[in-house]
Amino acid sequence: MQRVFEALASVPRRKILAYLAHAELSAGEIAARFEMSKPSISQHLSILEAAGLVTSEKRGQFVYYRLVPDNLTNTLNGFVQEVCPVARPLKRESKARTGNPDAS
Amino acid sequence: MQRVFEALASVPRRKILAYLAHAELSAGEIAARFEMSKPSISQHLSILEAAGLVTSEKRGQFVYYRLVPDNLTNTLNGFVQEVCPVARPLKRESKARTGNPDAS
DNA sequence: TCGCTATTTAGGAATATACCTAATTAGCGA
DNA sequence: TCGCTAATTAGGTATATTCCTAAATAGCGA
Repeated sequence: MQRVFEALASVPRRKILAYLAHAELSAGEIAARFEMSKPSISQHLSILEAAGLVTSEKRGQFVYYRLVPDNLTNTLNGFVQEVCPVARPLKRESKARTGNPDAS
Repeated sequence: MQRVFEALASVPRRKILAYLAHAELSAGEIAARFEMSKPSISQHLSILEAAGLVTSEKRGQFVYYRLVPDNLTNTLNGFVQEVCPVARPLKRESKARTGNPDAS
């Protein structure tokens, strides 16, 4: 959990996650989207991987990275549940008389 | 958004948010729950406040802090929607796998 | 007013983070 | 094998973060 929040506390790392949300990409393809050296991107990728937010797979000369969405959503959801339990918003919600069933 | 994620990337600050989830507390009451100097807690509180995650109100000698749950949930939700759009988790809904645990 | 409590501000030291360049490792294909 | 590309590791520097103690600010009540 600590690793996840530390990983997210960086603009380039969140940007990498956003790129990987749309497609699997090689380290080089990721680096090409930033004005930053490849070693720096490699370091960011290793931080994201240590946090369990992405996984990598080597195929030939290339290392492909992709998202692990479960860890991200589970971690953030677990945290939000602790700090802003569902019970509270739900109570407020019942004030509105529109019977809207889907509030997630 | 950057400030929110930076604020969350700290164990003591997340702990403060968890305390404030249950009750409004004065700066001193918060500090009493940590083995850390009051100035350090004060600094953490100012970081949380700058991120819009808590607000403070001075009443007499005391400064009371409370949560601003909307900013927290809106920021995290906005981020999760960008990286893990709802459409994707719903598709693999039947999988139901467990993520890895980590200390907070 | 004075003394006391609550809190923040100021200043400083230790540690961590984020970059960079240079060097290394690994795979591909002639 | 050699030469080339992809990626990471190693080493170093600048900056940011996190903690501390000491000092300042502000309110309360005698």
